[in-house]
Amino acid sequence: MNPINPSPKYNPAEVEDKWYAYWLEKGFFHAQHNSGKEPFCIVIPPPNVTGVLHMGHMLNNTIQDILVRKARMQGKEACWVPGTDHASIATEARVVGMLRERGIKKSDLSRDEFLKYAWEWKEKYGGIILEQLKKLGASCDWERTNFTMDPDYYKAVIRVFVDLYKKGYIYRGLRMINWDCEAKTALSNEEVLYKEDGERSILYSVRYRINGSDDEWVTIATQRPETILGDVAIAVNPTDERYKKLVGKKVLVPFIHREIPIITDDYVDKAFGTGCLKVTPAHDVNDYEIGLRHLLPVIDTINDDGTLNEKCELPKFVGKDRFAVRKEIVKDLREAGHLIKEEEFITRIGRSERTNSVVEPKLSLQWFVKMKEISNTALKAVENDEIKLHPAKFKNTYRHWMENVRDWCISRQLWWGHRIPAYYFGPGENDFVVAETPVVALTLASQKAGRPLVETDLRQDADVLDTWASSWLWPMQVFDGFDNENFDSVRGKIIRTKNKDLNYFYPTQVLVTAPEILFFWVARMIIAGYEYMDEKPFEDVYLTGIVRDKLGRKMSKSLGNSPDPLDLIARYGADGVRTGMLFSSPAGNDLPFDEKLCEQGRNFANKIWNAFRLVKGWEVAEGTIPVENEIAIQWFDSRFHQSLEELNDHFTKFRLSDALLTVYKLVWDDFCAWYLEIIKPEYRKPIDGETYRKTIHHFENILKLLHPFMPFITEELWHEFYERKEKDCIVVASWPEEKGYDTSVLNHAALSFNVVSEIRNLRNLKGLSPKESLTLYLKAAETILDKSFIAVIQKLSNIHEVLFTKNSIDQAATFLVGTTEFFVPLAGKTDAVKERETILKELEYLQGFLVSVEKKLSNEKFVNSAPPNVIEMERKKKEDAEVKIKSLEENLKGLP
RNA sequence: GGGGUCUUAGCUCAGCUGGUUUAGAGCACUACCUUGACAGGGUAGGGGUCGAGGGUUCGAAUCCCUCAGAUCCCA
Repeated sequence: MNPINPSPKYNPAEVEDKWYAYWLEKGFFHAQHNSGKEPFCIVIPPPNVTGVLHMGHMLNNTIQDILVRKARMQGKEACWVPGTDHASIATEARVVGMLRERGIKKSDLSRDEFLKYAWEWKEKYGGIILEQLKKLGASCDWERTNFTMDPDYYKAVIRVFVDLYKKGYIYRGLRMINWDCEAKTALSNEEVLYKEDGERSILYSVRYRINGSDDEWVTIATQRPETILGDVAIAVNPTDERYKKLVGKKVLVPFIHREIPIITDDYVDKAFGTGCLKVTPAHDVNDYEIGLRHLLPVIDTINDDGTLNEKCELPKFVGKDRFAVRKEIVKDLREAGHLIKEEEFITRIGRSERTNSVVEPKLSLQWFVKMKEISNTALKAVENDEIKLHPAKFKNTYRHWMENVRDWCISRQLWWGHRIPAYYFGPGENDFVVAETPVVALTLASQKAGRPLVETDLRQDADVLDTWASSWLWPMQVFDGFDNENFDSVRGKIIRTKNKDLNYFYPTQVLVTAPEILFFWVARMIIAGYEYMDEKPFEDVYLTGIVRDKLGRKMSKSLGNSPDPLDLIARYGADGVRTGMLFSSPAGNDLPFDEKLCEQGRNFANKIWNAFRLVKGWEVAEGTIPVENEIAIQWFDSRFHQSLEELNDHFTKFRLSDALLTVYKLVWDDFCAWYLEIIKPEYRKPIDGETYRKTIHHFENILKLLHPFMPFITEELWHEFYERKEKDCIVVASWPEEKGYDTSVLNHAALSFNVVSEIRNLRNLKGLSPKESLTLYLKAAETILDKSFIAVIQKLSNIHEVLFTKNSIDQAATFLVGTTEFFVPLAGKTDAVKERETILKELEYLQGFLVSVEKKLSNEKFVNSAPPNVIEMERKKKEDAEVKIKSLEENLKGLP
């Protein structure tokens, strides 16, 4: 062996950082609008600015990197735009937590003071995640890094709010929201958590006296007796015979004797509780809707902090917490004879993700985006495949959501985020203006108020915008789409031709993201894209699965079941982890993560490494090329192009696991197990120059196909074969062109390899050493295989002589490949009993098979109605089976 | 409660508009081999009545219905 041959184990740690730095230094990841090439752009789903890399990011970003690297090699101007999201709720919660640890309460700080802390926090931890992505090999254009609260981005978000307001899409309205009484903030639905098995609660049956009667009662069931002071009606199902005669009568709310009607509503479930529902519009979503239907008043008895207010009409409860009041009022109800029954039951209780306090449904003035009209085009775009979802099954989900889209509540009671540009100048409901700057607001407000106002007369809305109300602009604003020069504020459109980057890169090609944010983010980006660019933001959406642990749980920090990605990279190499994740992640399916996959990835890298060591270790001597090498080179060329075609096809269909598997098999099976074994010179013998050069050429081609998946090892090996020029790197090498392949060579090779397998199998069965040379007979015409393939068979299965025969050979082991019979004479080594067993077993299978085929063919209906090619195929099957059976039977006769 | 998706070998999945063998792959498993690129290797093998039950059809893993289970989204 050549003395320069390095370690039999590939060491990723030694090469990864080196190459990443080199790629950056040469600027390979930077893309420009004037390259003259076809653009290929992906915008990253921006991770939370203060987040750290988890397994979901690993999968998601590996996929993006694979797509970007392949496009770059295909000669496209590949641009992967990175960045981070300010993630208002998550980040604010972390800052609040950090301050709490330092003994500082948010409520003691002014808005500006709090934001100062928040920015400090962001500066300290922001962007860690982007550094981690570099370890993975992510080939992002770092010069284009964006943050959703960068000054320009901030402006864009505000500009869009103002624009949508002007267009009439934004309005202010009452809405039942999820309220966190502890954090005193509204929560989005996804921030409300429910315990999996529900929680224990008590269902109280409370009776209300019918007005005007002495002892006539209606009994309702409730879990929240403290809200009865806000009751405005009792509802029953209209089909409920039990209560028909009571409808229209009035009852009295206990203690406060408010007179409320008994009404009917379909919502009421006859079977639940008593079948009578108390209606409290201020404190329950469904009750609120019933209230709307029946024009009932709303009596809000609970304050922002969860205490009761004076509207409950009972001074003893005012200022007391809702749960304390529940206890007291239950006691009072019991004593007053109103409480009929208490029973435990399991129910779903919503709790705040942040504070774990029970979520209070609360009516509140919020800002909304009207969604129906603005989302029409976005619905159609996916319907008619203008934007393709992968896998397509998500089209149904998307359609259903878009057809039933609800208005989007975009205000959040937080400080970290884009502050809503609404300015109030008076006490009236409409005493406000919406403007991009306080200066403009002042002018507008003065006009609206009809009197000159000064700056101090204006009060800006305290709330910030939902995070998605900034990230939905991502594909446009990462290219500064909303800058002054590009944005036509009269029409409310981006003038794309004024912005070269945007004009060139938009629409982007692929978006890679998780299905759970299909609506929150993907759909809204589509909506915004059509609204401002009159064009989709991306061509294809690849939806990844959720990375789960072995127990099927989502990997999360709180569960502590997620391995540390950087630790995995340290142990298996970035290439190993990348391929490991991809081995088992078909689009749209969850990925049950197992470290064994990374191990498999690492083993693959090692296999490639050792193939390199083998080739690199050969001494080269010019001389004639052996026939088997010649055919092997030819065969591998065909096999390579066949795989390339398959690989490209998988890529266009976004079947990346399959794509990886195609390359994996090409490398492991075809290149290492067959090709290298055929051309491998005898121990310590040199290889001929022609074979050596062609082999390196094949190797280089293989490395190219591997590069998107395994960027580091391929770059390392790329430079091991030759001294290369400064910018001759595989990261920018050209992706191989498809060309035809010789199917006849492929077929002959397949036949030869089958024969080799059969002989190896034979050796296994007979306990013959691979070193023992054998003779092979073919009962076939000599034209069946040409000499070079016979040489291949001889070399790979240690056959010293191949002979053609017209008759069966006695005292020989036999096998079939296709319909051709092969014999290996084994005088004295055959075991007639075993032989018979083997043949009988195969005969049994073939006869069973034949019966099933014959059954089909003898079915008149089948012969009459099946298409001719199908019938022809069945006939062929039958013939083949018969030929095989015949020859097996003959062999059986030949046995002693 | 409404809607979606899924159920194929021990595990993870292919199987596209029904018909190329009596269902494939990777991993795992079993046996054997191995001083000569790689034991993180090689060769071979075992393993599934395609969730259950109906139906359509000459023919169903594939289309339709019912049921069961898993999972996600919306309320």
